[in-house]
Amino acid sequence: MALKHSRQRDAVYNFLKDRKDHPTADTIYAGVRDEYPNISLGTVYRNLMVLRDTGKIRTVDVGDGVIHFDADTSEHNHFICTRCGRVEDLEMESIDRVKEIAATNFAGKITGYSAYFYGICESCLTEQKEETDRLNREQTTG
Amino acid sequence: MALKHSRQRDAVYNFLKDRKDHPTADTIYAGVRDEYPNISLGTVYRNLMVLRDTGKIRTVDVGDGVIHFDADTSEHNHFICTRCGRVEDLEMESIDRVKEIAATNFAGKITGYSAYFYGICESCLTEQKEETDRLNREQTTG
DNA sequence: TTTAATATCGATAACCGTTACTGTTATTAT
DNA sequence: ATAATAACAGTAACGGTTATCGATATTAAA
Repeated sequence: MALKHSRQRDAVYNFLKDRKDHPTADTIYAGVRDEYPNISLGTVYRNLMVLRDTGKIRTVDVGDGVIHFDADTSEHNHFICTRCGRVEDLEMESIDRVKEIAATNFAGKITGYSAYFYGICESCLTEQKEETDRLNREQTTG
Repeated sequence: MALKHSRQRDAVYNFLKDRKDHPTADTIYAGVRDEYPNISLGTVYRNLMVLRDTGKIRTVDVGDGVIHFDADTSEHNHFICTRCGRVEDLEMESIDRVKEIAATNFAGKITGYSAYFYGICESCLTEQKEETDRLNREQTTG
């Protein structure tokens, strides 16, 4: 089953490769339809899996029940905002140190890991602050 | 919607509370049916979610497409064997250190994290070794 | 440059874990 | 005891993902 070239697969990859958010299959499907209006959702899924299996992209499971996709296959972690659901890259120094720490006192062999950090993203923090300020103003003036 | 006591909910929790593997709803359903043959899968799911929402148990998403459940709500990480799918607890010293490292250079607010370590578990390592030894024997004697 | 082989396509049905609905039963408070 | 209602068993619906199928496009060979 040697791979053949396909324009649709290129389109899926090209859509993903410049993105820093981590879209789901649905978003990718909608995006690629701009260029290929007749592409089917199944084709998008199939090619995403092929791209993953060939190491071109990676899947990111953030625990919200849907698969996210990421063209950045380098070793990095993710941050998930519990307020807006946004998934951001999280650059982290001494990423190898974590593996070392985990390997201590473990009898098996650790080949990789993925960490998901949860919290409130910068823009949601700003929104929250603005909301608080507004309520404070209303309370003092009203 | 004040909670009422239910024997089925107790049974679900009791099944889970002494386990160190991290069973899925299916396994829990099968297990509880020993005691309550007429319990329905929906009841199991409903009570698992109630138990989670009340902080009695936690859900563990290891990326295999199904939800795992864990009665150990303390802060700890998990190891997933990529060979047999087993999910084990992974005790890890300086677990807070990881959060500190991640918080560096991040503008948002990190409230928690979960890390999943992948590799080959101890028993699979043993099996692999036995398999290798067997093949070596066959090669030298055949 | 035809021809043959087959990977990929679009369309859609099937799959499967999970959730929601419904009439009935069990638990709790009065 | 009785009333109020949370939880139940059973089952249908839901939604993301995967598999199937005949048609089409890509690649290699003639």
